[in-house]
Amino acid sequence: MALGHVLLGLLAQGERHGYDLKRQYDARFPMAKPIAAAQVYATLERLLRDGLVAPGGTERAGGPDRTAYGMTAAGRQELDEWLAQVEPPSPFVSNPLAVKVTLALLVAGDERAAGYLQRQRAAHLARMREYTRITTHPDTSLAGVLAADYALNHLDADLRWIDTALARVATLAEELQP
Amino acid sequence: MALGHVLLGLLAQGERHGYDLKRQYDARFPMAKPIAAAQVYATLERLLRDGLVAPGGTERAGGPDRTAYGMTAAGRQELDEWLAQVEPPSPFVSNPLAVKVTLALLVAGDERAAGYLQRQRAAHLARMREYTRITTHPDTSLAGVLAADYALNHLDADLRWIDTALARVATLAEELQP
DNA sequence: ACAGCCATGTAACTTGTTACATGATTTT
DNA sequence: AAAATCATGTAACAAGTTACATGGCTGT
Repeated sequence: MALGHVLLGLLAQGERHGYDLKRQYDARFPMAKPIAAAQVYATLERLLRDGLVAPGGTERAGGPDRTAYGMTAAGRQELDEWLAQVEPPSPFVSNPLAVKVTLALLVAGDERAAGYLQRQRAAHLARMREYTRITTHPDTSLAGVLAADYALNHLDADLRWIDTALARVATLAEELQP
Repeated sequence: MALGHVLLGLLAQGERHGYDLKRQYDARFPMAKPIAAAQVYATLERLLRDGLVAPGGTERAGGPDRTAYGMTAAGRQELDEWLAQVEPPSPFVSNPLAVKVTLALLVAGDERAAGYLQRQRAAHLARMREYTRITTHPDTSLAGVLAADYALNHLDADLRWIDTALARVATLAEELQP
């Protein structure tokens, strides 16, 4: 329940209604994947079902009724535990690039896998140029700079993997077809 | 349909039944997240529903009946398209570390966010030591080395982000509470 | 008055995940 | 004979996503 914890975190500041939470989300996490409004309501309902939030006052300030929600004691505890908890970096490696390269090798052969890697390399470089432009742009917020920086570092990590994989496509192909 | 494409890729070599596909998966993607057998059958059923695979011969070699599945023409086409397609690295930045730090700042304050970052840093370093051990271990397969290498590069990228974030926790806190 | 947006919600659907049922084969 | 494990499958559930319905307010 990833979004659930995020909403709890935003509710820590006080009662909020659905749309307010969505706007807060958009403002706080600048380059994150935007969420659909519907998902906020769906998640709120699950939090309500699990007793982590409770309906507060209904307001009516222009437009439809807005039910505000507040954290319950259980919600507060859940949030505190989640915040304190360090995510042990998973021992499993999720590498979609490697999956595609492996399958390309199995299905087609060296050139196709290498071609895929080269095209992916170009796409990564293009995206990196975009992020670099953002970090250097003067009116990007600190959170925005941190987000772009994070993305840049990870794209660079991908790039390094792509290069070593390219250098060993032939060897990998042998290992896969014994 | 991530697993769907993977199964299609494995089926490119010929008809296979469910358990066979699971074993192939485990063998081909050494450090990837293991999949439950049930998911293979569930995914096969969806592929069948969508006309991407078709039941082939039923075998009975010790144990229950095994229905083998083969790719259809539509399945072949879907696989080819997927393999050719370069994933444009998403313009959205998924950074769970930043989400937690932001919420910790909102809810608690500097020290708690900094504490979280430091503990996460330690967890990352511990995991990196494990992966380093794997890469240097003599009988790790090339695919295994590539997987560990990928993970190491990304953990390192996280680490760099953690360090710059630690250096700016105070500034971030100001930006969040205007 | 009419168009368009604001805000809330419902319903259907997709992928993934867990728990469990079933029966056969192999091992002890 | 009992226990383990192989292989297949069903059912229920979780989280996310899309499409859409509703009704009020705002701007022209």
